[in-house]
Amino acid sequence: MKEIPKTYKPQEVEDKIYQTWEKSGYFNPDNLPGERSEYFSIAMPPPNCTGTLHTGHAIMLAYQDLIMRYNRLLGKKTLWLPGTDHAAIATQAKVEKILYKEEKKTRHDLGKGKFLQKVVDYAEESKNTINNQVRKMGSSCDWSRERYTLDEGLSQVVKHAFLKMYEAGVIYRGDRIVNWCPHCMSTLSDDEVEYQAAKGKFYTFKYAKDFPLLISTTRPETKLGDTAVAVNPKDKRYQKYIGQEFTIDIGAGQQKIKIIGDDSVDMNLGTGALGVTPAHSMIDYEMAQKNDLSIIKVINEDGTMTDKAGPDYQGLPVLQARDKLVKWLKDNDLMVKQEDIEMNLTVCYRCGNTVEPLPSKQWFIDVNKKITLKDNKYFQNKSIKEAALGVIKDREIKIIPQKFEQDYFRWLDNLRDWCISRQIWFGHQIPVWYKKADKGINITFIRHGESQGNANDQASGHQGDELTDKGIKESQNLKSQLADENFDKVFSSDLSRSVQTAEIIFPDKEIIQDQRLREIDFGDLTGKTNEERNKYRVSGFPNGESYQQVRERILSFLSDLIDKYDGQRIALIGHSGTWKALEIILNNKSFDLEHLKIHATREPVEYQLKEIISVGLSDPQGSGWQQDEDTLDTWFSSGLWTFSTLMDKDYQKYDSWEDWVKGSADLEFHPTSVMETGYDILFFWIARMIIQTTFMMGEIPFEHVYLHGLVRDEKGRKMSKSLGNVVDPLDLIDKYGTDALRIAMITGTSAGADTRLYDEKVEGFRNFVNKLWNISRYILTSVKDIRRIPEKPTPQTLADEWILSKLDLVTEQVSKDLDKFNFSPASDALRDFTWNNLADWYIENAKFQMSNDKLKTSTEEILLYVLERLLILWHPFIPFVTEEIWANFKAQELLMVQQWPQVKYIGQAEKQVIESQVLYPFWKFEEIIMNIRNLRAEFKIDPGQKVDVTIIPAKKDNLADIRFEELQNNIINLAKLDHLMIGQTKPAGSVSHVLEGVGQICLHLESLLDLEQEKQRLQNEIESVKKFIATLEKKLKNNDFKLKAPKDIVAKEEFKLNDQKEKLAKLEDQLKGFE
RNA sequence: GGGAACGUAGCUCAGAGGGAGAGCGCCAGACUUACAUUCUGGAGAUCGCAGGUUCAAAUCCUGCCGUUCCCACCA
Repeated sequence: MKEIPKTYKPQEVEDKIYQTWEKSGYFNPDNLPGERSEYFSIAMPPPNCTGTLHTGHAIMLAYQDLIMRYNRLLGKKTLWLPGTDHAAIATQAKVEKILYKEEKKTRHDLGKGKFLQKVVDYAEESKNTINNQVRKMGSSCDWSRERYTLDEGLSQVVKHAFLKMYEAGVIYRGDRIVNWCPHCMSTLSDDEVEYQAAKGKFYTFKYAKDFPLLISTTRPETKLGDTAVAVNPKDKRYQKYIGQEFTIDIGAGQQKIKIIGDDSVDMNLGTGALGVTPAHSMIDYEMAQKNDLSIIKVINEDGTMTDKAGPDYQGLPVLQARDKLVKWLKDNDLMVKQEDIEMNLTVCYRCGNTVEPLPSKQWFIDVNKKITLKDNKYFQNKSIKEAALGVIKDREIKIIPQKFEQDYFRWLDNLRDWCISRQIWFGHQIPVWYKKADKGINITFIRHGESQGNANDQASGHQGDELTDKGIKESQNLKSQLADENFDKVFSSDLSRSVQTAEIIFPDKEIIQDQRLREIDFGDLTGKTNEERNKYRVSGFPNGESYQQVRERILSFLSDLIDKYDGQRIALIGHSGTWKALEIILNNKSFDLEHLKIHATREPVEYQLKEIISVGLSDPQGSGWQQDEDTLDTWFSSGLWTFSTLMDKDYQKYDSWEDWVKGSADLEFHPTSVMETGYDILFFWIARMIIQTTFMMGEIPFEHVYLHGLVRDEKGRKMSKSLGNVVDPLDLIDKYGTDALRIAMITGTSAGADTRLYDEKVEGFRNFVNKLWNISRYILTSVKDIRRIPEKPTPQTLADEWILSKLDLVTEQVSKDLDKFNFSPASDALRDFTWNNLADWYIENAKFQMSNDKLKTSTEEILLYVLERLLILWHPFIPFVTEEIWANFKAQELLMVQQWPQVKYIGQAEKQVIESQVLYPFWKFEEIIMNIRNLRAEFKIDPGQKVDVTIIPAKKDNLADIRFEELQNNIINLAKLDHLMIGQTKPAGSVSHVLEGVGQICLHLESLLDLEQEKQRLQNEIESVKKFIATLEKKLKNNDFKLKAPKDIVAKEEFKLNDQKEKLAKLEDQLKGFE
């Protein structure tokens, strides 16, 4: 027999067990044994590659591994896909910090190339550290599928996503007010801005002596960029000024201030007049849009004042500029008052520095534009907002706990266009290329005259198709219309109807034919009517072209134009398709059906070509292209995480996004089953995944979202370095073992509720783990043949039946709880069973049964059976210790791929039978023993001393169901008795307890030490019983109660009353005995 | 300013209409042959406060007090 140590030492076995698991290959769903038809998957929220594992990671890993292991045991094909996130800003900032600390250099000192290399090295190192720590937690994730947001395949998905959204017109480039962090030197999305309470000064002043209104501000320096004062149109004080314009000079030179009326102005706040600074406030910007105000940018990206702020201020940091202007206002008698106020500072969530709103040209995701996508049920004339709302409203995705749904809805309600470009170096470079025409090219596009095809509503595409008479006439008209225009060059599509038109309009010019200007190739739809073609317009024509392809060739054509004909005037004769592509390239139209189904007019259209933009998967053809320097918001790539990680790594094999999706076998695991993460990234991440996945895949990213709370310290505070209360999960693992840490984080908390973590809590669970270990130690060392595990054990005693019933019940409950994501109740129930039922009662009892030859074998079998099941039930919570015990038990197979016990369906009737024939009798048995122990303690009977006990049953045969013979023997063992007997009267010289529903337990005493104490106790008990009887009687005398309460409740109360009366009689008898 | 959650034993939390629960801590006792990371017994609660609904309220409703969180935002 194997030697099993007295104490479980997690430190000595955990790494070894993890290696065994990893080597087994079972983390990979493809290697799992047995038939597994049901898929189950979780995409692990990728930890940032910035350093090490913290408690936030530990808790998510604990939950997810629990969910994964449970579902694996249930026989599902389980994939848990691990990975890391490049965390653009966070990582870059960290490396910049290190760089400055170690070498006193900035990233600019190093240059982009060298700096990025450093970041990549750092990220690589962190990744390894993190991955090993993820292993430490026992995570059963499939390392063979590990991904990284910056790896090649994922970067390719990012490009596809950008392209697809761009083509749908969802991604656009715009000049707007953005949140700018002067420290990170980058834009931030609205969600990356935080508010911090701070003390500030509230200044009230006039722009000039003769200015009629007072205004107030906390940021005087921005007033250098004011272009208006807004008042509420209902405000009687100021109505008369609305529409007037003033010129002031507070240092920025001549500054025009218009008085405007706006309903959003609060009459009661400050002076009721608001200085409008369109360039440095989101709200003011919106006001400026409405009122057509000019926008003056007075603050620079580096946090200093611009030249527009005037020579006195240019170059000053904002705070200095503020002081200077305040002084100037005072000196000039314009300052009216200065108050101290509590205000909110807008700060960067990464670095904590003040965020400056300022105007900038950036890339945005339009959240309100209604779009239609092929094969996508979420986007049928729906905006991103609407689609993201729908999946939660329709409960297609269920958020647990549900209360977060309303947070989500509110977030969507307030959602503005999402700024996705970042001015940092580390990340996915925006897949956009620009090519500039220095002088600019003037292009006049002319659509060919009506052709036979046009006349018949038949698409000719690349086929020959002659002009009709009408078409010829149209062209002749154009000839005279354009007679005075001077074109340097004339280009035409090489298709006959276009060449024909060109030759009519420009008979004297050289017509340069270029097939890139052709109509779209309709492929199989050639010759079909417009109506038939329409449904293919967005997706592309079978065996023909898509508009994306047309755009590519036109773009290539335009690129050549820039190279060769910059500064010239060009006429361009082509087709409706040519025009559509030109509109897309030069007028920011998107590929939606609305645009694509419009035909070009036969009127000339003029374009100014200054810059062309190419959005795509790779560098565009031709020279002179420059890729956008900016990178994408890190959440843009993590929003793709659930499916980008499942895409076939060999992406070069596929020509299109659709093919790639079709060819990626692992997408069987998508939508993922559960997304488990902290509620703090509901908006950052969960919402983004929903947006991007519905858009790209036409699928939800996950079916359930389980949000756990944040880990806090024992006082409920957030962990932070400055407070010095950061708990390192790895320290706790070293001290108490991974299992103890895992269960400590899961037990005693519910979804969405914060968890407190501290040593004592983990220690308690370490003790429990050791308890389980010793339960197994006892069973495995005292059972003769541990291989003899019965399919179905045969109970011989009440205790046997009791423990098996309890096991069934706890199995049922744990399964139900886990199915409903109720983790804590599940572990509570299991712990209760393990310690309070199995260890404290059954095993103690089994020791006796084992010494009885008749019961030995069956008891052993039951012990083995219970242990086997118990290990499986516990495994998802505490995988290491259970696997280690399993190895002592059944060395040849791994616990992690066993089968979860079937829940034996117990019907209501059967449950009642078990309740009355097994659980209730055993409860009486427990009560008797506990009362004997209590009496012994009360009368200070030496633990070693044996005594006689007489039980007077409450009713005749009351002890029959607890099988008195068994009880008698067991009690001797459990309570140190000489003899247990049933009697009718209380023996002389005994003390007793009256147990409701059971009887009177009388302990024979040689001599009673403290008579007074016992009398007092009896009196107290009599008092409380009387009180209880009084309330019961009151209740039962109440007619309303008898009338309105359910019958079984009334019967129960009546039964209680009788019971209590009996008890009272016995207690009073007893008291008399003492007097 | 808007919204949400939570106030139950000294601490951390269960319970969600029918006689107040667990773990830790505390007190007393015990080396009992799986485990002192253990075992046995005990003390400890006006279920935040005030109303209401109900035969019956810790549990449902209203108000108040307190704590925490989220969102908007202060011109």
